[in-house]
Amino acid sequence: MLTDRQNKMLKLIVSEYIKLAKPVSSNLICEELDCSSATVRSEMAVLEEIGLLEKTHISSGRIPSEKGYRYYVDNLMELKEMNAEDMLKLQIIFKNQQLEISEYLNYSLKLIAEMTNYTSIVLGNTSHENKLKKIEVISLNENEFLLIVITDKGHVEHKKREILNVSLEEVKKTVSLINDLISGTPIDEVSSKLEFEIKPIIGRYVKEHEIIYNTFYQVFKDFSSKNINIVGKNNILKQPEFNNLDKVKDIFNKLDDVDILNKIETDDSDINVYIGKESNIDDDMTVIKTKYRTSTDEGTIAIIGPKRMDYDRVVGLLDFIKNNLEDGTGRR
Amino acid sequence: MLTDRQNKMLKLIVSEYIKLAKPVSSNLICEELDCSSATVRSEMAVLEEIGLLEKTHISSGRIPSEKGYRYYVDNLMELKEMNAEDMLKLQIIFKNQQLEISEYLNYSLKLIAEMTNYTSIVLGNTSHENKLKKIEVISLNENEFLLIVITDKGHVEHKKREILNVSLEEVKKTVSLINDLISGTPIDEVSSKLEFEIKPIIGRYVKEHEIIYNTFYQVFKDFSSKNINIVGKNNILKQPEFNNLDKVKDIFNKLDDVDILNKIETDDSDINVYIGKESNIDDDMTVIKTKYRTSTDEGTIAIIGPKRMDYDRVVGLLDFIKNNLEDGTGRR
DNA sequence: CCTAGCACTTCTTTTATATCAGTGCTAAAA
DNA sequence: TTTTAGCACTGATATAAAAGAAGTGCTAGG
Repeated sequence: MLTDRQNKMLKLIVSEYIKLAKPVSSNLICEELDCSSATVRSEMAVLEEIGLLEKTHISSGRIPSEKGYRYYVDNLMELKEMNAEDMLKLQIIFKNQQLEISEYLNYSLKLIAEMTNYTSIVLGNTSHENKLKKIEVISLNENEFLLIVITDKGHVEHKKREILNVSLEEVKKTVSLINDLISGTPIDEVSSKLEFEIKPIIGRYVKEHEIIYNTFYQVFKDFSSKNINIVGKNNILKQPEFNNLDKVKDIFNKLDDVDILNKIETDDSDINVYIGKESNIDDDMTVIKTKYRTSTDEGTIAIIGPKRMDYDRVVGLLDFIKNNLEDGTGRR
Repeated sequence: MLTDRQNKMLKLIVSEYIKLAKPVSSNLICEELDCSSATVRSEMAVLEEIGLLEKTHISSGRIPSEKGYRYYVDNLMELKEMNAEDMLKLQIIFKNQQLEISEYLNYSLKLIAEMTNYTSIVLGNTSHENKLKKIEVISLNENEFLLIVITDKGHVEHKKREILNVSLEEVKKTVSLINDLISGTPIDEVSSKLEFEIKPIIGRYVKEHEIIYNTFYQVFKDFSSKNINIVGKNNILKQPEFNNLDKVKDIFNKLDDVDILNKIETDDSDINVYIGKESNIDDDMTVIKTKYRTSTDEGTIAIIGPKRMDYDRVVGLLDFIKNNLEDGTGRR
């Protein structure tokens, strides 16, 4: 248990370090704490002993340790009112009543990336969580068809396919067979159901069944397994802790790695803060994320920035978006 | 007019520099040229005089100047047979008969980025080049509709919209009005035609015309004006000439700037090489690009890399893709 | 016209030196 | 017991000097 002064001090050090990105010296904060720098130093030594502060070298000022950030986030951070400017800008997006959820998400997270200079990520549904609701087909011209796949969670994807020597009638027949027989199947199992349940049947009913089967097989095989959208990657280059090319290289590669990003997905619908090592991306980065859930859709949104991140602000922003999405305030 | 030996020498210097990324010394190439390093040095001095070579400092080896690269590309480069491995990998993509053009493009340019460690770009159509062919509407549930916009060049886009208190019938009526009256209109003019030609009419025929009009207006207002796809941006970090954070920052920002990328678009259907300053991106970068044109689609594909780029190989790769797309070899 | 040889230049790396910011500790003051 | 002033000490940073490496230009002779 920390004393009042220790709490106040840790809070000061975290916020100063967030602001200036330089180790915080005893001199810098002794005024605020109303005591001499020597007193601050001995108190700092105590906090370092506990493991909440660190030094970059023996005679440097202090920076928060991972545990220190954790303590700050869990105990010291106060969720102040979102700043008016941030609020205003975001509201412009949510005031628009005509967008679909993915658009609200993408616009607002893009805006956040710009405002904060961090990086934001929207993770859509995984294909095994989406079930086939129905397929539609639209004829574009003699040989080209537009196949539209709609899932139960409202995810829609379209693919144009060329099918030679096959009439629209036959394609439509196949489509309605699929809709009747395998709607409700998780997307990533559709391919195999096509093979074992549909193929034998259309073999009897449809003339050019081989061609049609192949086309549909392909469409579902390629169904984008995950909808990942990253905005503001370049902002990483703005942070002083990443002025090192090797580090940047590593982080950029991780942000391109779908598998690593998928791990970001969270079960929890609270706003979660993963600091440093916990982030699984880089020891100097923090990931703040939350799950949103609407009647038709769910997914994860995340903000990635340096460990030295403006925690209060980001948590506030994510919270705002999550709430606006979920109760549709301003949308209806 | 250069002598044979000068040509041979310039070619050697360019290819050595491309390989090693270090200024080429007289010693390194005197064996190949079958003369002493002193002879090479005096010949180098001549080529420098002409402006084809440069030094990085007074006692350094030589590197090609921009003019030197230009001369190399225009006169010395020989389009050797594409290497077997590259060819094989690309053919796997084009052998697949089921894809649509954008998929062939994206897959093959992604592959090229991986193989070469450069960055590739696909520029789709601009909205003023696309004309509205037709709209389709699919009902998802009571209040949600899927609006599908199809252009004459085969570009397709879908948007989900929520429209309250309006029946599918009314939406369909509006859709068929739009299809009858303004198909053929360039996409970026549709919004205004909607306002002046459609709005007055549906005002009479359709009950909730205000809501429907707003929805369609929004859909076309947001119609993605340009389809830009960049792959392999991180490869820039691998090139030794870009081991400088400020430079990387600048380049990454430019690659995010839609306006600058749009300038990459070319009129010419040949393969064009833009070296250094000509690239408009960075003095140390080269852009190699070409336009492809099929019966239904056209656009520009480009590879971006260091000035010290493997010109022969990239030109070969782009040529292969362009040809495969255009005559549909392997696709039918 | 070509080439061996050598002085010369610049870059790179290493070593040394000075300055600065900020700590830890001690002993005295509160 | 807690706080504070004072000071020696440490590591980071910047600048300078010195040594070594790479490669050129030039000259004189083949």
